[in-house]
Amino acid sequence: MNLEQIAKLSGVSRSTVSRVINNDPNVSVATREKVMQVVKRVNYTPNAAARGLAAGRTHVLGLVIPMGVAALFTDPYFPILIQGVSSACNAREYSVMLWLAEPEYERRQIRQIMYSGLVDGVIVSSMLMNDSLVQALSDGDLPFMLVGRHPTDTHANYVDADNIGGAREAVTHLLRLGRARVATITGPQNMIAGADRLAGYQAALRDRGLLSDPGLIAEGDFTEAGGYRAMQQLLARRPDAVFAASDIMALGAIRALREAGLRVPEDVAIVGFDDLPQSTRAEPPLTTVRQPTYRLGTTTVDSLLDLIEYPDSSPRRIVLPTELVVRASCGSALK
Amino acid sequence: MNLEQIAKLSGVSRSTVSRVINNDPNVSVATREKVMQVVKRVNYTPNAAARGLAAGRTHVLGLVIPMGVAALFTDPYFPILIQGVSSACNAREYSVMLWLAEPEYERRQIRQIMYSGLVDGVIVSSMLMNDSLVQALSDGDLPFMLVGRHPTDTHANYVDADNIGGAREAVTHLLRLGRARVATITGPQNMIAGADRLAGYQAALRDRGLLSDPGLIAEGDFTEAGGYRAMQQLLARRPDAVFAASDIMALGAIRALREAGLRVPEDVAIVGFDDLPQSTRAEPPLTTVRQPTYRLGTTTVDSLLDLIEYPDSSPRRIVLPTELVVRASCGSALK
DNA sequence: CTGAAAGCGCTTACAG
DNA sequence: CTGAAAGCGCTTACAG
Repeated sequence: MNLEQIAKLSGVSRSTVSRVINNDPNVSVATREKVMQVVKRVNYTPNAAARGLAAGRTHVLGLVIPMGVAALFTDPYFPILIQGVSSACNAREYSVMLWLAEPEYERRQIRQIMYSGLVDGVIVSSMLMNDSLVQALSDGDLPFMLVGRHPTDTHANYVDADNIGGAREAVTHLLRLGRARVATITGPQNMIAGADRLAGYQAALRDRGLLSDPGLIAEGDFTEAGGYRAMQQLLARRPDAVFAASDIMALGAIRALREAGLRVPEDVAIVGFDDLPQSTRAEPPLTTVRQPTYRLGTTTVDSLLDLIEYPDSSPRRIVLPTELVVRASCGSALK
Repeated sequence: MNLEQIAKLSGVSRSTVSRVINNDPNVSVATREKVMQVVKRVNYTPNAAARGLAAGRTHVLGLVIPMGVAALFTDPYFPILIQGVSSACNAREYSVMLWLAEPEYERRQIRQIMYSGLVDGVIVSSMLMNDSLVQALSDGDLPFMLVGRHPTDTHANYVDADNIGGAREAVTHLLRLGRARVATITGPQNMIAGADRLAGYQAALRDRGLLSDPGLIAEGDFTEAGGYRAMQQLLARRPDAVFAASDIMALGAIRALREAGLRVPEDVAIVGFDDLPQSTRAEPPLTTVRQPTYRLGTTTVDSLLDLIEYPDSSPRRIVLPTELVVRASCGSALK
């Protein structure tokens, strides 16, 4: 079933049917209704390829996510982000094309994303400091949005959670509770979120006029095992509190503390980041920083569609606030 | 940059460039090389919309996943399934269009998936017994594959994990260890996997000539809280073992047992299903049934592409084996 | 092995 | 407000 046939059935031209389909105001009410009736009756849907070819717009958005990140399994971040993106696209009548970036197909994927005309714009959730896709997008002219700010590319548009502010608030909370030796287990420092959460930790110390002690900083890798190992390292420095840059690392840290015979939060207070579902049920329940992952997705879609419509408007840098969720692991109840 | 320009630059016709691009054998080696050189040099990629329109194939596969399932966050099943699908598509030079099915947009999504010509075929990971998309696909003629078998639609092609066999093996294991009162916490019975895992439980009892006691069956909902509540119900019946239809429910069950002062596995042995990352670190580490989620994804893609190429070949019903992973929670070590 | 030409199903100035 | 026509960038018989 195509335009031609709808036209015949409604007794008008193809042009007119097209206008009706596309909500062009230049159609009489009578004609519009006549056509719409036929469209409904035969359950007509315009061919996407023909439409894309003729109009130069596909009404499809690309979403690129790094493959092989361990967090893809263990962490609901990506699933929820995808939900936000998908839901916002649904609401705006867009479809989403998903690319899980695999290094071995990188060149082909970049070509496809940028030059095949499959999508009107693309959302990249890269997290890595240097990413050849982001590089290519910066040099090209396909509208794109980053989820997570970019450290070097200054004219890239992005939506990000306030990782610095969230970490800062978490550490400040520990300091206010009277903890004096607050350590941190960081994420990988080649990930922007990892670097930002460390920056927030340092900012909180600075706020109170404290020096940050390199011995109290251990690098993790956003895994449970990494948090466990980092905590073991830190043990010798006798911290009385730890800010872990992710909940999963916080859980690893708690395991290490328990094995060392230390109590949480009495001996060592813990704050994580992410608010995983399991963090509520942890022993003790984890104090953590919640980020608005779903809204990250919807906001990015809205911004991208806006960018597609008004390409030369001002740069979009949106930072969404995080929220400190206080539970037992930080020892708030004790003070 | 389009075909026309490549043709001009290589001194051949559009037809010939098209043949080169599509690996048509009817091109002389010399011509092919000449054209390929230009293609590489200018980094040409054919326009997907034009291609789709002319050829009637888009080289895009659709993937439909139910939105709003709680498991979408807590369980790595979907992320890993998506990875498998995406990876297989990459390998075959297909792209994937992702639809998270939202009830409120259902009709539009179905129309789009089926009649817009966006995709050459579609993979549906429905899990629900009655699904209007599956219904529509059965009535239509877009090639499709189900992940998870369909109970009623007998001519639907699917790839599934052996839920019945896996559950049966788990329960048989408990019985062999000498457990006499083996209870089960089921998944929702309107989900196929939920129903199948219960069927496997019952089959294992039958294998040994045992009657299944309705009092030893409690329905959960694939959440931790559901497992916890179901276990509390079961407590009164004094089971000495529990097969939980998912790990997350098994973890909830363990929590309930602990609160009741019972030891796992000494008093009550537990086996789960899924092999979540956290199950290794559970206390005690969880015996569970592992399903080949990633391979479910790749296998489905391969079957679908095969189905697209040979539409009238025999029905495809593929069941992939599961694997019992024995850890401490079933008490194997005790016997 | 190669090219000229029709056609895929739309959109969009243009003319009226 | 409506229609005839060109054109989007490919593929694919068809002819040679």
